[in-house]
Amino acid sequence: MDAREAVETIQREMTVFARRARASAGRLHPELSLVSYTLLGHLEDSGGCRATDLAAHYALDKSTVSRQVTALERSGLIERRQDPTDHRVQVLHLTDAGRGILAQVTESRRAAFRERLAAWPEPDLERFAEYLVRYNAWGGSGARGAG
Amino acid sequence: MDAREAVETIQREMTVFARRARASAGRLHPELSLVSYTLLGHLEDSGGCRATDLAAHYALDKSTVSRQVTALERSGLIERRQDPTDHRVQVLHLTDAGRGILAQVTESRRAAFRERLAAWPEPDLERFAEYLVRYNAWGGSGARGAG
DNA sequence: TCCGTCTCGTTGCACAGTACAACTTGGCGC
DNA sequence: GCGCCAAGTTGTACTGTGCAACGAGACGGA
Repeated sequence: MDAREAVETIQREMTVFARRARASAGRLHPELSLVSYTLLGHLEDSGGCRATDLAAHYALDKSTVSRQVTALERSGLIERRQDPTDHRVQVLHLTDAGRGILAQVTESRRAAFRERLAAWPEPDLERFAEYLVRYNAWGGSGARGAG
Repeated sequence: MDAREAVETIQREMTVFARRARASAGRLHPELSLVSYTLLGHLEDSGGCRATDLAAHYALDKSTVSRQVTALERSGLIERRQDPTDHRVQVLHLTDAGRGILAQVTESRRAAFRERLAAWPEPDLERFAEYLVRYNAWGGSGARGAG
Protein backbone atom coordinates (compact mmCIF):
# COMPACT_ATOMS: atom_id res chain seq x y z
CA MET A 1 0.00 0.00 0.00
CA ASP A 2 1.46 3.37 -0.99
CA ALA A 3 0.58 6.75 0.48
CA ARG A 4 -2.02 7.58 -2.17
CA GLU A 5 -3.76 4.31 -1.59
CA ALA A 6 -3.61 4.76 2.15
CA VAL A 7 -5.27 8.18 1.94
CA GLU A 8 -7.95 6.68 -0.28
CA THR A 9 -8.58 3.94 2.23
CA ILE A 10 -8.71 6.36 5.13
CA GLN A 11 -11.26 8.47 3.28
CA ARG A 12 -13.44 5.50 2.47
CA GLU A 13 -13.28 3.98 5.91
CA MET A 14 -13.93 7.27 7.66
CA THR A 15 -17.03 7.66 5.50
CA VAL A 16 -18.26 4.21 6.37
CA PHE A 17 -17.65 4.93 10.01
CA ALA A 18 -19.49 8.25 9.89
CA ARG A 19 -22.53 6.66 8.30
CA ARG A 20 -22.69 3.90 10.88
CA ALA A 21 -22.18 6.33 13.70
CA ARG A 22 -25.12 8.33 12.52
CA ALA A 23 -27.26 5.24 12.17
CA SER A 24 -26.66 4.19 15.77
CA ALA A 25 -26.65 7.68 17.27
CA GLY A 26 -30.25 7.50 18.39
CA ARG A 27 -29.94 4.25 20.27
CA LEU A 28 -27.42 5.45 22.82
CA HIS A 29 -29.73 5.96 25.77
CA PRO A 30 -33.44 6.74 26.11
CA GLU A 31 -32.56 10.10 27.61
CA LEU A 32 -29.38 11.02 25.79
CA SER A 33 -28.67 11.57 22.14
CA LEU A 34 -25.16 11.26 20.79
CA VAL A 35 -24.82 15.03 20.81
CA SER A 36 -25.95 15.53 24.36
CA TYR A 37 -23.79 12.63 25.48
CA THR A 38 -20.82 14.27 23.83
CA LEU A 39 -21.59 17.61 25.43
CA LEU A 40 -21.96 16.01 28.84
CA GLY A 41 -18.66 14.24 28.36
CA HIS A 42 -16.96 17.48 27.53
CA LEU A 43 -18.37 19.10 30.64
CA GLU A 44 -16.97 16.29 32.72
CA ASP A 45 -13.55 16.47 31.10
CA SER A 46 -13.32 20.23 31.31
CA GLY A 47 -14.86 20.53 34.72
CA GLY A 48 -17.41 23.02 33.43
CA CYS A 49 -17.31 25.39 30.49
CA ARG A 50 -19.35 27.86 28.49
CA ALA A 51 -21.87 27.02 25.78
CA THR A 52 -19.69 28.94 23.34
CA ASP A 53 -16.75 26.64 24.09
CA LEU A 54 -18.88 23.60 23.36
CA ALA A 55 -20.04 25.10 20.08
CA ALA A 56 -16.49 25.85 18.97
CA HIS A 57 -15.17 22.46 19.97
CA TYR A 58 -17.83 20.46 18.18
CA ALA A 59 -18.35 22.75 15.20
CA LEU A 60 -21.93 23.42 16.22
CA ASP A 61 -23.90 26.61 15.95
CA LYS A 62 -24.31 28.42 19.24
CA SER A 63 -28.07 28.23 18.84
CA THR A 64 -27.90 24.45 18.57
CA VAL A 65 -25.83 24.23 21.72
CA SER A 66 -28.17 26.64 23.44
CA ARG A 67 -31.14 24.38 22.76
CA GLN A 68 -29.28 21.24 23.77
CA VAL A 69 -28.19 22.91 26.97
CA THR A 70 -31.75 24.02 27.68
CA ALA A 71 -32.95 20.45 27.25
CA LEU A 72 -30.18 19.03 29.41
CA GLU A 73 -30.94 21.55 32.12
CA ARG A 74 -34.66 20.76 31.96
CA SER A 75 -33.75 17.09 32.45
CA GLY A 76 -31.70 18.03 35.47
CA LEU A 77 -28.44 16.71 34.03
CA ILE A 78 -26.58 20.00 34.02
CA GLU A 79 -26.86 23.33 35.76
CA ARG A 80 -25.93 26.85 34.74
CA ARG A 81 -23.92 29.09 37.00
CA GLN A 82 -23.60 32.78 36.33
CA ASP A 83 -20.00 33.85 36.03
CA PRO A 84 -19.66 36.53 38.72
CA THR A 85 -16.99 38.41 36.78
CA ASP A 86 -18.94 38.50 33.50
CA HIS A 87 -22.68 38.43 33.61
CA ARG A 88 -22.99 37.46 29.96
CA VAL A 89 -21.40 34.12 30.69
CA GLN A 90 -23.02 30.98 32.05
CA VAL A 91 -20.67 28.29 33.15
CA LEU A 92 -22.20 24.85 32.67
CA HIS A 93 -21.69 22.11 35.20
CA LEU A 94 -22.78 18.52 35.47
CA THR A 95 -25.24 17.72 38.22
CA ASP A 96 -24.95 14.48 40.15
CA ALA A 97 -27.75 13.05 38.04
CA GLY A 98 -25.88 14.10 34.91
CA ARG A 99 -22.69 12.52 36.14
CA GLY A 100 -24.60 9.33 36.88
CA ILE A 101 -26.19 9.00 33.47
CA LEU A 102 -22.96 9.96 31.77
CA ALA A 103 -21.09 7.25 33.63
CA GLN A 104 -23.76 4.75 32.75
CA VAL A 105 -23.73 5.54 29.02
CA THR A 106 -19.96 5.77 28.93
CA GLU A 107 -19.70 2.38 30.51
CA SER A 108 -22.03 0.75 28.03
CA ARG A 109 -20.23 2.39 25.12
CA ARG A 110 -16.91 1.39 26.59
CA ALA A 111 -18.09 -2.19 26.83
CA ALA A 112 -19.07 -2.12 23.17
CA PHE A 113 -15.68 -0.71 22.20
CA ARG A 114 -13.85 -3.16 24.40
CA GLU A 115 -15.67 -6.03 22.78
CA ARG A 116 -14.98 -4.63 19.36
CA LEU A 117 -11.31 -4.09 20.13
CA ALA A 118 -10.78 -7.16 22.27
CA ALA A 119 -8.66 -9.01 19.72
CA TRP A 120 -6.29 -6.12 19.11
CA PRO A 121 -2.74 -6.30 20.41
CA GLU A 122 -2.01 -3.50 22.84
CA PRO A 123 0.61 -1.74 20.69
CA ASP A 124 -1.91 -1.49 17.85
CA LEU A 125 -4.52 -0.06 20.19
CA GLU A 126 -2.12 2.58 21.35
CA ARG A 127 -1.04 3.53 17.87
CA PHE A 128 -4.63 3.65 16.66
CA ALA A 129 -5.57 5.92 19.54
CA GLU A 130 -2.62 8.14 18.81
CA TYR A 131 -3.50 8.40 15.12
CA LEU A 132 -7.07 9.34 15.88
CA VAL A 133 -5.96 12.06 18.25
CA ARG A 134 -3.57 13.37 15.64
CA TYR A 135 -6.23 13.25 12.96
CA ASN A 136 -8.79 15.11 15.04
CA ALA A 137 -6.29 17.65 16.27
CA TRP A 138 -5.78 18.93 12.72
CA GLY A 139 -6.67 22.58 12.42
CA GLY A 140 -7.44 23.03 16.09
CA SER A 141 -10.76 22.87 17.84
CA GLY A 142 -12.87 24.19 15.02
CA ALA A 143 -11.44 22.02 12.28
CA ARG A 144 -13.32 21.93 9.02
CA GLY A 145 -13.14 19.86 5.92
CA ALA A 146 -12.63 16.17 5.49
CA GLY A 147 -14.74 15.02 8.33
CA MET B 1 -0.82 4.69 27.68
CA ASP B 2 -2.16 1.28 28.60
CA ALA B 3 -4.79 -0.71 26.75
CA ARG B 4 -7.69 0.54 28.86
CA GLU B 5 -6.65 4.09 28.28
CA ALA B 6 -6.20 3.48 24.57
CA VAL B 7 -9.71 2.05 24.23
CA GLU B 8 -11.01 5.07 26.10
CA THR B 9 -9.20 7.41 23.74
CA ILE B 10 -10.39 5.57 20.67
CA GLN B 11 -13.95 5.80 21.90
CA ARG B 12 -13.69 9.49 22.60
CA GLU B 13 -11.92 10.38 19.38
CA MET B 14 -14.27 8.33 17.26
CA THR B 15 -17.12 10.25 18.85
CA VAL B 16 -15.51 13.59 18.11
CA PHE B 17 -14.92 12.45 14.58
CA ALA B 18 -18.51 11.35 14.11
CA ARG B 19 -19.73 14.69 15.41
CA ARG B 20 -17.55 16.66 13.01
CA ALA B 21 -18.40 14.39 10.13
CA ARG B 22 -22.03 15.20 10.66
CA ALA B 23 -21.24 18.89 10.83
CA SER B 24 -19.57 18.89 7.44
CA ALA B 25 -21.97 16.43 5.84
CA GLY B 26 -24.14 19.18 4.44
CA ARG B 27 -21.28 21.00 2.77
CA LEU B 28 -20.20 18.09 0.61
CA HIS B 29 -21.64 19.45 -2.58
CA PRO B 30 -24.45 21.93 -3.24
CA GLU B 31 -26.42 19.12 -4.80
CA LEU B 32 -25.39 16.12 -2.72
CA SER B 33 -25.73 15.36 0.97
CA LEU B 34 -23.59 12.73 2.67
CA VAL B 35 -26.46 10.27 2.45
CA SER B 36 -27.14 10.77 -1.21
CA TYR B 37 -23.42 10.65 -1.93
CA THR B 38 -23.27 7.33 -0.15
CA LEU B 39 -26.28 5.99 -2.02
CA LEU B 40 -24.82 7.10 -5.34
CA GLY B 41 -21.57 5.40 -4.43
CA HIS B 42 -23.41 2.21 -3.69
CA LEU B 43 -25.19 2.35 -7.03
CA GLU B 44 -21.87 2.75 -8.75
CA ASP B 45 -20.29 -0.13 -6.84
CA SER B 46 -23.24 -2.45 -7.31
CA GLY B 47 -24.02 -1.44 -10.86
CA GLY B 48 -27.67 -0.79 -10.02
CA CYS B 49 -29.93 -2.09 -7.27
CA ARG B 50 -33.36 -1.68 -5.69
CA ALA B 51 -34.36 0.94 -3.16
CA THR B 52 -35.08 -1.85 -0.70
CA ASP B 53 -31.51 -3.07 -1.01
CA LEU B 54 -30.20 0.38 -0.21
CA ALA B 55 -32.47 0.59 2.81
CA ALA B 56 -31.32 -2.76 4.11
CA HIS B 57 -27.65 -2.06 3.53
CA TYR B 58 -27.62 1.30 5.26
CA ALA B 59 -30.13 0.52 7.99
CA LEU B 60 -32.49 3.18 6.69
CA ASP B 61 -36.27 3.12 6.49
CA LYS B 62 -37.63 2.42 3.03
CA SER B 63 -39.55 5.69 3.14
CA THR B 64 -36.32 7.58 3.74
CA VAL B 65 -34.67 5.90 0.81
CA SER B 66 -37.75 6.48 -1.30
CA ARG B 67 -37.56 10.23 -0.72
CA GLN B 68 -33.82 10.34 -1.33
CA VAL B 69 -34.28 8.43 -4.53
CA THR B 70 -37.07 10.74 -5.63
CA ALA B 71 -34.81 13.74 -5.07
CA LEU B 72 -31.89 12.15 -6.88
CA GLU B 73 -34.09 11.29 -9.80
CA ARG B 74 -35.53 14.80 -9.93
CA SER B 75 -31.94 16.08 -10.08
CA GLY B 76 -31.28 13.74 -12.95
CA LEU B 77 -28.52 11.85 -11.13
CA ILE B 78 -30.18 8.46 -11.19
CA GLU B 79 -32.91 6.78 -13.19
CA ARG B 80 -35.43 4.09 -12.36
CA ARG B 81 -35.92 1.12 -14.60
CA GLN B 82 -38.90 -1.17 -14.19
CA ASP B 83 -37.87 -4.73 -13.65
CA PRO B 84 -39.61 -6.58 -16.51
CA THR B 85 -39.97 -9.77 -14.48
CA ASP B 86 -41.48 -8.09 -11.42
CA HIS B 87 -43.42 -4.90 -11.89
CA ARG B 88 -43.22 -3.97 -8.23
CA VAL B 89 -39.48 -3.52 -8.54
CA GLN B 90 -37.59 -0.48 -9.77
CA VAL B 91 -33.92 -1.00 -10.42
CA LEU B 92 -31.94 2.19 -9.81
CA HIS B 93 -29.08 3.19 -12.06
CA LEU B 94 -26.66 6.11 -12.16
CA THR B 95 -27.07 8.47 -15.08
CA ASP B 96 -24.03 9.98 -16.74
CA ALA B 97 -24.70 13.18 -14.81
CA GLY B 98 -24.83 11.18 -11.61
CA ARG B 99 -21.59 9.44 -12.39
CA GLY B 100 -20.00 12.81 -13.13
CA ILE B 101 -21.07 14.46 -9.90
CA LEU B 102 -20.13 11.38 -7.91
CA ALA B 103 -16.63 11.44 -9.37
CA GLN B 104 -16.36 15.15 -8.70
CA VAL B 105 -17.40 14.88 -5.04
CA THR B 106 -15.18 11.86 -4.50
CA GLU B 107 -12.27 13.78 -5.90
CA SER B 108 -12.85 16.85 -3.74
CA ARG B 109 -13.19 14.68 -0.65
CA ARG B 110 -10.01 12.92 -1.60
CA ALA B 111 -8.24 16.26 -1.95
CA ALA B 112 -9.43 17.35 1.49
CA PHE B 113 -8.13 14.16 3.03
CA ARG B 114 -4.85 14.47 1.20
CA GLU B 115 -4.38 17.98 2.54
CA ARG B 116 -5.29 16.91 6.02
CA LEU B 117 -2.90 14.00 5.95
CA ALA B 118 -0.12 15.70 4.01
CA ALA B 119 2.25 15.91 6.96
CA TRP B 120 1.93 12.28 7.95
CA PRO B 121 4.84 9.96 7.35
CA GLU B 122 3.89 7.21 4.96
CA PRO B 123 4.24 4.32 7.40
CA ASP B 124 1.80 6.04 9.75
CA LEU B 125 -0.68 6.55 6.93
CA GLU B 126 -0.55 2.92 6.06
CA ARG B 127 -0.96 1.76 9.61
CA PHE B 128 -3.83 4.18 10.20
CA ALA B 129 -5.58 2.96 7.05
CA GLU B 130 -5.08 -0.61 8.11
CA TYR B 131 -6.47 0.04 11.59
CA LEU B 132 -9.57 1.72 10.19
CA VAL B 133 -10.22 -1.18 7.86
CA ARG B 134 -9.80 -3.59 10.72
CA TYR B 135 -12.09 -1.53 12.92
CA ASN B 136 -14.87 -1.25 10.35
CA ALA B 137 -14.60 -4.86 9.30
CA TRP B 138 -15.80 -5.93 12.71
CA GLY B 139 -19.16 -7.65 12.46
CA GLY B 140 -19.49 -7.32 8.71
CA SER B 141 -21.41 -4.81 6.61
CA GLY B 142 -24.33 -4.39 8.95
CA ALA B 143 -22.33 -3.94 12.12
CA ARG B 144 -24.11 -2.33 14.97
CA GLY B 145 -23.04 -0.93 18.28
CA ALA B 146 -20.02 1.19 19.02
CA GLY B 147 -20.21 3.39 16.00
C1' DT C 1 -19.34 59.56 31.01
C1' DC C 2 -21.42 57.92 27.02
C1' DC C 3 -21.44 55.76 22.55
C1' DG C 4 -19.92 52.29 19.41
C1' DT C 5 -18.60 47.74 19.17
C1' DC C 6 -17.75 43.38 20.68
C1' DT C 7 -19.24 38.80 22.97
C1' DC C 8 -22.56 35.51 24.91
C1' DG C 9 -26.60 33.65 24.66
C1' DT C 10 -31.78 33.12 23.12
C1' DT C 11 -35.43 32.94 19.88
C1' DG C 12 -37.87 32.78 15.32
C1' DC C 13 -37.76 30.52 11.25
C1' DA C 14 -36.68 27.13 7.77
C1' DC C 15 -34.98 22.87 6.23
C1' DA C 16 -32.92 18.06 5.95
C1' DG C 17 -33.13 13.56 7.48
C1' DT C 18 -35.37 10.33 9.69
C1' DA C 19 -39.05 6.86 11.45
C1' DC C 20 -43.59 4.93 11.74
C1' DA C 21 -48.01 3.94 9.99
C1' DA C 22 -51.33 3.64 6.42
C1' DC C 23 -51.94 2.90 1.87
C1' DT C 24 -51.47 1.29 -3.34
C1' DT C 25 -49.93 -1.77 -6.53
C1' DG C 26 -48.33 -6.00 -8.01
C1' DG C 27 -46.76 -10.97 -7.46
C1' DC C 28 -47.37 -15.66 -5.52
C1' DG C 29 -49.27 -19.86 -3.36
C1' DC C 30 -53.26 -22.38 -2.18
C1' DG D 1 -60.08 -16.16 -7.11
C1' DC D 2 -58.61 -15.13 -2.31
C1' DG D 3 -55.49 -14.20 1.06
C1' DC D 4 -51.02 -12.97 2.04
C1' DC D 5 -46.56 -10.97 1.13
C1' DA D 6 -43.29 -7.50 -0.99
C1' DA D 7 -41.97 -2.92 -3.08
C1' DG D 8 -42.69 1.73 -2.92
C1' DT D 9 -45.24 6.14 -1.84
C1' DT D 10 -47.35 9.43 1.07
C1' DG D 11 -48.91 11.67 5.45
C1' DT D 12 -47.35 13.04 9.77
C1' DA D 13 -44.29 14.14 13.37
C1' DC D 14 -39.96 14.77 15.57
C1' DT D 15 -34.88 15.90 16.02
C1' DG D 16 -30.93 18.23 14.92
C1' DT D 17 -29.21 21.78 12.64
C1' DG D 18 -27.93 26.65 10.71
C1' DC D 19 -28.76 31.46 9.85
C1' DA D 20 -30.48 35.83 11.10
C1' DA D 21 -32.26 38.96 14.31
C1' DC D 22 -32.24 40.27 18.71
C1' DG D 23 -31.23 41.47 23.94
C1' DA D 24 -28.04 41.92 27.61
C1' DG D 25 -23.80 42.80 29.31
C1' DA D 26 -18.72 44.18 28.94
C1' DC D 27 -15.12 47.15 27.29
C1' DG D 28 -12.54 50.85 25.28
C1' DG D 29 -11.84 55.35 23.40
C1' DA D 30 -13.44 60.18 22.68
